[in-house]
Amino acid sequence: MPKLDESLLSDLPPFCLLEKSQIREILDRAVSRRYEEGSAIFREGHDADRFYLLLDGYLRVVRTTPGGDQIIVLHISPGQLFGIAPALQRDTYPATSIAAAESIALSWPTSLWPEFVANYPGFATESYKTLGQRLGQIQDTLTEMATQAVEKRVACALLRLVNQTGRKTEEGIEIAFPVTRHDISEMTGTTLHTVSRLLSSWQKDGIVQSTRKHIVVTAPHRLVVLSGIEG
DNA sequence: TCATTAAGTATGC
DNA sequence: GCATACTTAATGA
Repeated sequence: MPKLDESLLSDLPPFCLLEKSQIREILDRAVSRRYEEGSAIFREGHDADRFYLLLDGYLRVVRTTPGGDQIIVLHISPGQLFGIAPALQRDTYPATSIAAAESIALSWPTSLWPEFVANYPGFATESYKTLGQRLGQIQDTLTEMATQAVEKRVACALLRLVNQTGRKTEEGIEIAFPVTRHDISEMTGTTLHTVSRLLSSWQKDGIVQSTRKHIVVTAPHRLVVLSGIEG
């Protein structure tokens, strides 16, 4: 395996306060691995033997209901830690992580977590900050699911994807990884048919443009109106 | 308002 | 040509 470059970590929040030598230390103990689109990095309920940092690509974090269908809890973007069960005092992963596009991640044995927290300034606070942000986002979508109509939920979900992973193009902002209507239905607690109908009608209205697994939001401001958020 | 059923077209390996 | 993605209409809770 080629030696990893220090610049991979030096600008990321959990590591930005560290000395070069410390980053070297961290990288030398990391395992780097590539994941194909659709493959699982780890699965819900399995022993949390490693924690991870996403270098490139996108992940979806899913939980399976007793009935057997999946819920997409959130997405992970490059630069984010994930699988940090040790921070939650857990010895199993609370959810499954799937590569939404071809992805590359670093990982370390969970046994190193206490050492990272103790030795590397800023690592602990940044980790808990991202955990807090994720919890907040999950709570937002939860209350949204309970109170808002389907159209607003789908609009919000699209906006969230655009804000977290959007890339600007001539036509608008495109979601940076493959998303199906089925995926969106799993994010919003509806059916793929309803999502398909909504996207079709939004396309007719010039708000989005979509082809198979690919969505561009051409009029984000109108989607914001549809999402019904105040302000 | 929305899920379900069903029956179709389009797309890509 | 097959599986997967997507569309659309009809029906009914």
